[in-house]
Amino acid sequence: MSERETRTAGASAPSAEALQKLAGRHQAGYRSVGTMAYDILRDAILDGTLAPGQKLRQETLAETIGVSRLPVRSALIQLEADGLVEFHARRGAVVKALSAEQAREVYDIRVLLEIDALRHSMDEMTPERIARLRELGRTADAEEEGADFVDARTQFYAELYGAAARPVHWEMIEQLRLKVGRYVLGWRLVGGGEHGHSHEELVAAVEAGDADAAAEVLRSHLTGVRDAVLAMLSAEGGAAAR
Amino acid sequence: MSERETRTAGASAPSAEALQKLAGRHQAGYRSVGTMAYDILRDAILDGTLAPGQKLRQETLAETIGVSRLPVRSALIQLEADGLVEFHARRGAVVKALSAEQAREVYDIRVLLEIDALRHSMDEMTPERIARLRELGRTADAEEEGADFVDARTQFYAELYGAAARPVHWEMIEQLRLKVGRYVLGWRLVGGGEHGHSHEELVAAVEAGDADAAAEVLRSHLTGVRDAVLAMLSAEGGAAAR
DNA sequence: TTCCGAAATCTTGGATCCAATTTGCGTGCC
DNA sequence: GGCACGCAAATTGGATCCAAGATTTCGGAA
Repeated sequence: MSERETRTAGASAPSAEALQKLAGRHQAGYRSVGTMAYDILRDAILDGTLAPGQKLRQETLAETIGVSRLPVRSALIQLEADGLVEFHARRGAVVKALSAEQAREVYDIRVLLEIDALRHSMDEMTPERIARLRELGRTADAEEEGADFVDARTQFYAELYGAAARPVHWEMIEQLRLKVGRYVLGWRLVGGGEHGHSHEELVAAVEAGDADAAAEVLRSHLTGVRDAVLAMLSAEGGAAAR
Repeated sequence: MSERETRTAGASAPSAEALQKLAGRHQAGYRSVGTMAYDILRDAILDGTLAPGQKLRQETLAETIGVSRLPVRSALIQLEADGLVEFHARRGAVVKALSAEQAREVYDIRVLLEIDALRHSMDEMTPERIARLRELGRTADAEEEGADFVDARTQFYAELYGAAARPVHWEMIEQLRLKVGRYVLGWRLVGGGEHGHSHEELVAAVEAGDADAAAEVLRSHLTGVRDAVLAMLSAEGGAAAR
């Protein structure tokens, strides 16, 4: 039952098992099946289960995660808006790849936006928020696996940038982080994590009220990650950048 | 046929005629009905046909623009991703309003992003692009009505910022412009257009190669529009900002 | 043997149909 | 007379069904 399927299922079969495992983690009580499908597919793209260039057949995805094609279509539309998948007219959807140039753009803009967000946020900093930041940074460093790793760090930066006070600004930052999330994950698996201490370093600068120092820590962290991502994308060659 | 309908159709009837007119302009050959519905509804929100706070009943919209409910749902999902509408679980969708604080955020970020885009673009400026900019600026100034007015200006800025060379950067800028597009339109209708000359002023600075001057023109233009939008939002009070 | 064309199959996109949930109204009780 | 509970109607969300288009394969001809 598995020797002939290789040809039939083409590029979509290899991820079936892993995708089902992801679907299992999301089986909890969702209000709508569409949002569940969105979360499953988004996580699948972020952790590499659905690789860039992968062709996304609606029916295959639908029966893999156990729903109809309709919520899958809803999810794909949302993912297209996020820039994670790409629709080719009547020819279906594929997981969008980020070129090296686009990744560089993302990090250039992130430096701009995140430093600005940090400065705004530091104007409204409180001891309570500092304490909360330390706590979130610790749990973020503790998390190791795919999607949870991203979630924990997201919470840290949401607090750091004052997401609640500047929702639009934070929304933009999140979109950019989403675009490069999978490459950071891939890089982390390959290159190891010597960046773990930047959380504490950042919090220390914020606590000291030194905006320039905090901005510099942030900038060097982002450019460091950027260079690592770019190196990985160059190493993989045109395959992922197609 | 119009005296009793006011109560029956509630908040959605007043826009029916105008919406149908918009639908007529988009009746051209679309590949998918979903994208057509998206364009129609997006334009309707941008030009105020669908006002902020407006409740969007899927069936009403569907029969007004002459399609089924399914492509309307697709369009609404996309519009939610754009931040133009808001889904309330099982209770339907409404046109999202922008608070004054959020509008301020949008313009703050736009200053950051657009000045940076302009500087990058000026590094790759050519006489051909200058000429094209002049042409686009002229046609943009000529356009007066709703959606076309936005389109023409979008083309101008796409060329100014080198959208082709920096697609991610441009995508971010477009998202932000989309969020405030309707308020600019509203402000323009109210306040008149003393901002028309900024196109030529901008092109002149770009042609001279003076990045700082061009950035300053852009910044003052954006902050000027921002203040006008904020004034309008404050004047309307909590109605639009709810 | 290779290239072009046509037909068949597969896949996306749309419409109608059905179920589930929410909201509004009416009635009954306190 | 007011509030609460329950029922009914309407609207959203999901599934199955149908049509349109694209791709691939097979066959024929050069």
